[in-house]
Amino acid sequence: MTVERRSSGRPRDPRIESAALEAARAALLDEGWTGLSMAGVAARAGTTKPALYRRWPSLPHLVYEAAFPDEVALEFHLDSGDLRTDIAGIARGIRDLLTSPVPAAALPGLLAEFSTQPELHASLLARFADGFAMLDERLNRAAADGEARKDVTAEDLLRLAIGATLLGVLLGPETLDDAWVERLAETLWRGIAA
Amino acid sequence: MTVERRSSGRPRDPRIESAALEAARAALLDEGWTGLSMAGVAARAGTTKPALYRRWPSLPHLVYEAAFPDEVALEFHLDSGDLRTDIAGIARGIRDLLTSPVPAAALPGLLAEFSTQPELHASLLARFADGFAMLDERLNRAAADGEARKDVTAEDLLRLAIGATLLGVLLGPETLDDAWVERLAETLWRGIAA
DNA sequence: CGCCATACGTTACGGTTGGTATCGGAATAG
DNA sequence: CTATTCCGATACCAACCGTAACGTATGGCG
Repeated sequence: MTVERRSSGRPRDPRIESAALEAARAALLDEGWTGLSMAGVAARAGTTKPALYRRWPSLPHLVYEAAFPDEVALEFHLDSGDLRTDIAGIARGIRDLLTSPVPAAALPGLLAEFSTQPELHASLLARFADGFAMLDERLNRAAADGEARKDVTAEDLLRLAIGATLLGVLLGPETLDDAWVERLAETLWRGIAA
Repeated sequence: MTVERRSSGRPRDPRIESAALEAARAALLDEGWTGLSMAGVAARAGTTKPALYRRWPSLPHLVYEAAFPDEVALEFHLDSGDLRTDIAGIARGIRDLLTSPVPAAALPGLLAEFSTQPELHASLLARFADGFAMLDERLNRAAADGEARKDVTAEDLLRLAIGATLLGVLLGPETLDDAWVERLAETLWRGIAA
């Protein structure tokens, strides 16, 4: 997401980047998406708009990187040996990721940007790529063991889990408690079982 | 959504309301959510901003009513006698509603507004209320007949179907073809079966 | 018929934002 | 020492939102 780095010249102050991301997270938490502005984030970070525009092409890009930094990946634990348990783990991981305060605050606005900024959209999808591949492999194993239908794809299953969770985040995250996760996992597991 | 109507004084020109809604739909289609503006819609409708602000409190309210007019309700056909068929009908109805061009263009932006405009959010939910009640009754019947688990709620099932469809709309409506609807229905049906 | 309330179009305003430009000065590579 | 790029500061433009005037039109009600 960061703009390409030139070789010569005065190097960028690395503290500005982290300060801006942290400022964006803080602003997101106590002003919400609508209260965000480039000038506001810059002031919070102790710098100025031009410095931010040198690093991110627009406010949504900055917010995206602040809310979904590279380190935040969706880590599945698909080694319990029990398909039902693994699916519950997936559902819980998605719920935990999407309902944590900063992503939950950023998501509604970011989703609106995705329709006009394909790069952001692609970037977030890539964040799920690892989990996607792991789940795909897990489903193949389950199909081979006769635990799951052969025509169930990781894409379809993930879309169900992510979509249901996303809708919950948009309409009221308080309903996404552990009992909901368990009900979701139960339905998904039964839904894909052979 | 329309502002309360006074009794005396010059009556509102009813043509402005319909012209504005139609203009909003047209603007939505060929400029997208980000290209919308109150002045643009007013110009397209052959009127002016103050006339629009007399009718809707903000642009999102106008767009919401344009994209999801009162007449557009989610009609389920839950009388096929076969639970599997009924669920497929639900999935198809949701897909058809959310992927039609105007709602698909309006949804990303509207979703972002929902987080700060609870009334819009509540209004859209009410649009699903009828279908929700019908499905609830249908699930009770299925549970009584031993076709469905007793602990499956209409809310959970609808959230899965709507969420998966919504995610598809946000990420690329072209994947939501009839085959996808069938796969979704199959998984949901198996997921809730007793 | 006349009054009053409200609508209408037109125009303009204040405030906010996004994003760019310009400037002198500072830091680094070669 | 020079070229290059960054820095903060400030200014700037265009667009937009929402509101406020105006003078005028149009209806209900007494």
